[in-house]
Amino acid sequence: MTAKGEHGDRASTICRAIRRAILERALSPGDKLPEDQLGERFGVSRTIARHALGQLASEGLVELRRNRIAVVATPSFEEARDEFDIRIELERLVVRALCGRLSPRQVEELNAHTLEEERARDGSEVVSLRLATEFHVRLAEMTGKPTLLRYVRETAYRSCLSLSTFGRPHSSDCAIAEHREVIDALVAGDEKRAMNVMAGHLDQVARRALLQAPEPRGDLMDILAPYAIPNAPSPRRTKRRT
Amino acid sequence: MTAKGEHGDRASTICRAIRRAILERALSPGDKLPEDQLGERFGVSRTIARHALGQLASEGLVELRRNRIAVVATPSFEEARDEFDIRIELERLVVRALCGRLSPRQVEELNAHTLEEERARDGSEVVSLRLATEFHVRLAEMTGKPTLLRYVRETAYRSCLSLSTFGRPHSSDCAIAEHREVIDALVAGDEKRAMNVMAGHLDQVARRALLQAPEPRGDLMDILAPYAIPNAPSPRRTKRRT
DNA sequence: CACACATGAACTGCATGCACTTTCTGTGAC
DNA sequence: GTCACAGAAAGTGCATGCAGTTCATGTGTG
Repeated sequence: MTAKGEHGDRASTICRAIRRAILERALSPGDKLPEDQLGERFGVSRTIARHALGQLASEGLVELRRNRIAVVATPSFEEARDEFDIRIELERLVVRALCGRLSPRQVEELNAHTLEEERARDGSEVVSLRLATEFHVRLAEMTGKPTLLRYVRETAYRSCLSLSTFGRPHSSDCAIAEHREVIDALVAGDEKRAMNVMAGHLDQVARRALLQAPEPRGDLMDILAPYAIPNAPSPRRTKRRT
Repeated sequence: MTAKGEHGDRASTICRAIRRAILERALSPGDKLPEDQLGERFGVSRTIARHALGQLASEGLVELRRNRIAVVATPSFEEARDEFDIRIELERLVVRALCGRLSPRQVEELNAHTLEEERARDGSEVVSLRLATEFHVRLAEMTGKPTLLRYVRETAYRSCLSLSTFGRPHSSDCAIAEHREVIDALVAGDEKRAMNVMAGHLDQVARRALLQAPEPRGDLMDILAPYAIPNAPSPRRTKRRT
């Protein structure tokens, strides 16, 4: 069981922190992650920070280029779309594995989760997005299948990253209802329906976010035009550290 | 300025070597991979070897336990079965992406590959297995989708590992025919057929290898019985290093 | 003869240091 | 004022050393 193997591993602590920061959009694509500052912040040496960055890179959340500062990954539109295709198939496997096999305790936990999502609906959008993502990861955990969990987790987190770039505001209303529907189908043991509901849900999420290619982006100069006005606000917040 | 040739990360050189060794069964599940010996063998420090092992661990090919020597992963039977389920869906995505979109050059390359498989049919089984696996990886590469490639590669390699443990002798005859059939369907642009052929092929591979749970393994003593005969050959080759 | 135990070898976990590369900044030429 | 460029500052790539853990071998005891 991979889940509880609390290695006390300090590298994975850093990984978790960064993953969560990405999930909550505290970190955005392109943000720099210098290994020494990272190490300093977490009270470990660069060696550990470096290891963590390597791990995150292998998950596709961070980009490593030789001799350059690591940055949060910037998925392209095509990658985002492909990611969702993969994710849909993976999560169909998840519900197939879980269908009719959830313990009462697990059902209870999932219901509690949707309640929390409900509660967060009017709160910060960031929390909604995190909870929505965690719902999918929790499901994958329940399968007890390590590889499936790993892939679902990775694609889910990366989807989140893509949404940072391409997503319009996340409308959580229907998402919560869809989560409930998934639970219903799972409890009912209706495999076909569960798989369809899940696939439909993810397709909806993708559509809401990635309906079409990012603005054609005709000419760089046109994009910059509005910013040419003297007192306009700065186009992008300045890059932060760590 | 350093020689440009060595841009190729030295860690990934080690990774490739180990992956290939696994593919060719030079390394079997459970084999030890001490980082210092690894480093020595490849002319690098433990730091690099360690990094490589971390990478391989994240791919599921190596198991890392704290304070213990890294070992080649030992997938359980259930994991192997689950792995194939995932792999089937992933490779369905691969053929869907490629269907009717292969360039003549790519078709040429795939045909050449099956020819090579044909040629290797009577040779070492190890080579057949490697070629068969590489066929699937080549297909995934042709999609140009990085995540899909990564997951297909990982599951393919791990399948190979599972086969080391559970597989009966690999009968490559039908596998080659099935590969050809996949190419045919892709060229014909028949998406449904291509996906079905690929899924069927992988299902066959899984069935041939994992038809049922590993021998019930009734009693350890029974298993050892044949080896109790004085002059019998050693039950398992002794563990090597590196 | 079997078995518990102690002792040293082997190995990992991690920090640190040095060499090299990239990035930033300030200075001088035009 | 602008551009080019040199030098400093910041950062990465990697090896190595030390401390702590695990593993293996041999020794003594019942």
